[in-house]
Amino acid sequence: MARMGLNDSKAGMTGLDKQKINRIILEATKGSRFYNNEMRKEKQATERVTRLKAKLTKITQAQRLAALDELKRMENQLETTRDLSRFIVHVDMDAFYAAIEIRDNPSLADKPMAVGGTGMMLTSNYIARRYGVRAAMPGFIGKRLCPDLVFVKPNSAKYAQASKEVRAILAEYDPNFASVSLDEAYMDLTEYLEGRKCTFPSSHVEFTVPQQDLTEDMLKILNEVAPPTVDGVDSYNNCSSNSSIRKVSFGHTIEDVMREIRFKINRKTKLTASAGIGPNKMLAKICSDWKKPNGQFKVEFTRDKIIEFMRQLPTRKISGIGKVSERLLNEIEISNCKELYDKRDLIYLLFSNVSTKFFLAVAMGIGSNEVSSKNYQRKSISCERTFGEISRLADMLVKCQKLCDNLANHMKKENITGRCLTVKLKTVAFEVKQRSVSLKHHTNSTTEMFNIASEVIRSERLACQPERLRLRLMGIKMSTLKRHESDEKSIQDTLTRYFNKYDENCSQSQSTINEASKSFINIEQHKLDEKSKLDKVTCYFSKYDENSSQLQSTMKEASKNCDNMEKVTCPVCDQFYVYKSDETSWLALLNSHIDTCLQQPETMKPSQSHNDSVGSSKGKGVKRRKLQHNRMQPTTGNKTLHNFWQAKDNTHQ
DNA sequence: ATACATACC
DNA sequence: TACTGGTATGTAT
Repeated sequence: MARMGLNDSKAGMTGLDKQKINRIILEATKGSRFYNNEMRKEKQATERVTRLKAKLTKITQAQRLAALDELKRMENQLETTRDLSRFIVHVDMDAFYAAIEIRDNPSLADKPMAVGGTGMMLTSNYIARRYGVRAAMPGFIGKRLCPDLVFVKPNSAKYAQASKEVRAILAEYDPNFASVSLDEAYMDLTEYLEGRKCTFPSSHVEFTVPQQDLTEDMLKILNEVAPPTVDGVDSYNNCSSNSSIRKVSFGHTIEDVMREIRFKINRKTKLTASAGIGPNKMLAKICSDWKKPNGQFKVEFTRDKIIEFMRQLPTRKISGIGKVSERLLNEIEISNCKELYDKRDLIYLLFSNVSTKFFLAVAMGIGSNEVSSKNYQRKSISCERTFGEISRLADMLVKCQKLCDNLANHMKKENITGRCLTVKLKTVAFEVKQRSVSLKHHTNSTTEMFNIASEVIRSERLACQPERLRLRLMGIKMSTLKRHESDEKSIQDTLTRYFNKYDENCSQSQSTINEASKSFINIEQHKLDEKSKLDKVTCYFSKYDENSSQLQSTMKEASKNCDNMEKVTCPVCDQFYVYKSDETSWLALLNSHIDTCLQQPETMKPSQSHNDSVGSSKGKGVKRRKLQHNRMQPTTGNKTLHNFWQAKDNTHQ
């Protein structure tokens, strides 16, 4: 229940009718598949709480004392990492997408509006927020909360442009600033401030502001705390039309500099930013939320003041403590950071070491002040899509193909390959399944990824038989990444060229679907019993092995442009289709054939007991079989058809 | 190592 | 007409 409610943890949520909002949200969503899934997850979280409480009752006084003893060591260690010497800033654009749309269409300014659609809203303006309309809320609920809500379609190119303008300003102050997203960044202003103080006042800069630019937003920045140095011709309230220039300048304190940055952002983009200033990223982030929108806040840079600041802070305000952690903490009567510290012995006894250290550091106001992303290397890359329900294999393979295509393109652009492939499937009941496969080699080839991903999909479809696998989302992720320098030539280059050439064919293959079933030739009838048919993992498209000697030979073949025959196996009826290797419509043919095949009466499909679909402890018919790696041997006499699992299994045995 | 959950924007 | 997409990391087995 709690998870359906309004998320009011962020700023600007005071004084609205939370009860009414929650009632409307509940009414809008109750009984839906999404809602039911939320209830399932809620139950899961409750189980976790139950386990936690059970653990809690077993804790003895002696254990708590021992814990405090160990915690003292941890605390001392953490204290040595406290660093108050750096000026870390978190800059956060206010209602970024919404603000951009309002800027470009001022008629929206006085209306509740959201960027997004009935499916999902990306952000909303502050008027809409008064109704409880929030980012990451589906639009149709927003519409119920606020019938006058106006939707604006997202225009990401515009947001990227605005973001670029903001980043250019940030870079003037810290060339190593780190973006979190389009609308958020961390900066380390320590060096900049030193320079500015040394050269002040010679570095003193005067800005001229045209009178028409002195908007409320701008005035708020200029009037914050103490008015800035102003050599204006007239006062803010008293502008005449011919004295149209105002001169402003900023001092050399961190707060002055931040006002200057926000001033520049507003002058350049007409958007407002909020900022938080602290000795580390955690504190800076909390502070940027403090005076939102169009405001800034600095926590005092002393240990005592920081601890005092943290004590009153609700745990949910900390980046990293979300809905579930908040709830778990609430169960042991921790809702703010004072309690978090006071009950640290319980934390120690109930949570993992990693979590304990995190919570303790939070309570002490200690965090990382490392901003530069110079050494950043991504750990995974993925692509996922939601769509209308599909359950036919053919439809799934088409989605899979597109995802792999897309992902491969991204990977090639970044010049990376990956060794672990994960397929993500979300059923129409919003259940998420993830299946990952470690490859023997790194790859970024569409076809190679597609081969593996499609096997996983096939296997998952079989695993839930006799029920149909009904999907609303599919995703492909690659991890265990390797970066390739541009000078790393030879094999990799040849490889990539070959893959690229090959991928083109695959993309083309999606274009036409012809009457494929007829073309399907029953070369030989498989005499497999039902069980082995079930367990079989068919690799129906595999031009090359993952073992390089075969790859080399395949590449030679490809360069000769020979017209080898290739073989596709239908996963439903086990018939083969034989085609020429230069034929591009194999996938379309297969898809179409499978369609036909699946529409046949059940006679061909393996049967499976229905019993374990109910009462399994995990429930939801998850009754998945493990992928059976080595069952399907390559058909003798056809060296191009083989099992991709083999390479992997050999390494494990 | 894999699956699943949580969190962030 | 209707609950995202991308990435990182923690928890559990």
